[in-house]
Amino acid sequence: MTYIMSIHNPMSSPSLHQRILGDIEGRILSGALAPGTRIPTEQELAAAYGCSRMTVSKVLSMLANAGLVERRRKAGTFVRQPSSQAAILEIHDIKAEVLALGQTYRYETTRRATRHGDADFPGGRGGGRVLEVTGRHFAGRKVFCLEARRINLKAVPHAEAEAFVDVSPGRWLLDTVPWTEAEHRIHAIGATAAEARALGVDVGMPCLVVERRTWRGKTPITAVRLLYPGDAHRLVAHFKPLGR
Amino acid sequence: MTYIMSIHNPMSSPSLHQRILGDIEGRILSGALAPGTRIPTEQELAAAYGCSRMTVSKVLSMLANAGLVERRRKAGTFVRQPSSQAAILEIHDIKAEVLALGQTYRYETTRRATRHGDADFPGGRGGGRVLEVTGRHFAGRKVFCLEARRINLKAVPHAEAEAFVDVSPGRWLLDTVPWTEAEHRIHAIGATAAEARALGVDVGMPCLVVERRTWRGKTPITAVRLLYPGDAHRLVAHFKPLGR
DNA sequence: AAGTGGTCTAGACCACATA
DNA sequence: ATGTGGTCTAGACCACTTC
Repeated sequence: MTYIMSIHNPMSSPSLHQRILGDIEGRILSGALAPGTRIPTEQELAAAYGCSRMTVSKVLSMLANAGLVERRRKAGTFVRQPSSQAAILEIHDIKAEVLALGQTYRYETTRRATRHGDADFPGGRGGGRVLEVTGRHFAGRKVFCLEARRINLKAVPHAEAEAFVDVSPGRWLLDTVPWTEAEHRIHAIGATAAEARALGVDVGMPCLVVERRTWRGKTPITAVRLLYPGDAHRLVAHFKPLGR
Repeated sequence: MTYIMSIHNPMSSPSLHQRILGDIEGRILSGALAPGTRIPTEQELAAAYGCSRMTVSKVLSMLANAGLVERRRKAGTFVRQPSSQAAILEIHDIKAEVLALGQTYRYETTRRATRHGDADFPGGRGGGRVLEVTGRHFAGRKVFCLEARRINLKAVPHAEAEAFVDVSPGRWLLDTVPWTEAEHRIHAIGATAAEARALGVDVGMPCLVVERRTWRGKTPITAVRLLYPGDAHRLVAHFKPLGR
């Protein structure tokens, strides 16, 4: 594995450790650094990037704090399994969640269309074209959750070439597009007739609605609405606010 | 305002910046440093704590990252308003939430008892005594949410002296006891007969259940179950995973 | 025993926002 | 113009853990 030394250009506004952070983060999120892979030591990275050890140490600490890597003395720094990438990501990968329950996982797309963005999301008014995908996630024979997603084609143009027949757009985006910001809105509703039919439950069944929007910088990437039958699902989030 | 210089004792296991972090964090959470207060400059803090500027800089960065303080060049570092203390705290202070909706807030305790801890929480098996408090949060004349809380009296002994008549135990704990870790479990249920009666809604109404446990280090502090009528409430959480 | 991360220092220069 | 945070360095010592 080679590490391209980044040329120190004082004119480039992002700070040195931010550029290094973005570099390594990109390698992890893109899969170039697979889970379990050992990352070079701080000394090696400092030499590769031509900076001091403290700078790469800061970067690796941030990555560890975000849950992307795990650090062990004497052993080294390792890319973590995506299942526990971060507190937020715990509720991101539905496939991993279903498999963790010991059930078989399947995804199917039920609708796929492109249209022009509305005043809402992504992109605000006058936003470009938007890909809309709805689908169902199965755990065994039961529907685990319904997904309705909009993807900003301006930010992710190559999404248009994806059919999403058996890979969910959520998984595909996670693997493809790094994001820097996310917002969750969570509430409870009773299933409408159509939702109940799609989920295979009774009308009025209490359901959990998770609406998530993600950005890369200030660019909206995607918005998704996930509908879970309430009795079959619990969201779990673990927080260590100050990164201790 | 005086800043006690902490004596550098190499035997104390927590690192220097962790002790400084805990110190300043405690002053903020306890209210000794009120929102809006300006914190001394990095140079002054370094001199006060007898350490290098980098060390206090790291601490202040962590506090800023957690949303407890705001830093502005040339102006200084200021304690932030608690309303936006952190992504997690957004869903912590129910009173602020209700007031933000422009409604009047009221809390009433409906039950208060002490008993011995069970095998669950806090403290695991053989845990000490536990204070149980249930109550209702009102927004105007409507019930905003039901609260059922257990407090580990071993960790927070002075909770026993609190009557919690018009201050909610959640608010009281936030003001009194710093926590370092929290876990949320969120799901949807239909209101039972008793819950529907207490909330003033129909039986079976979809409701959001938020169960939160908090720790200080490895010591369990409190566990709470909040029940919101689903149509009246949305949890919102905003994330910037890498603290950029 | 040795290698790794964890921490800390005493400086330095810079960007930026305010006074 | 000046004071503040933001960043970076080139070292150093230590703790931990696995080799």
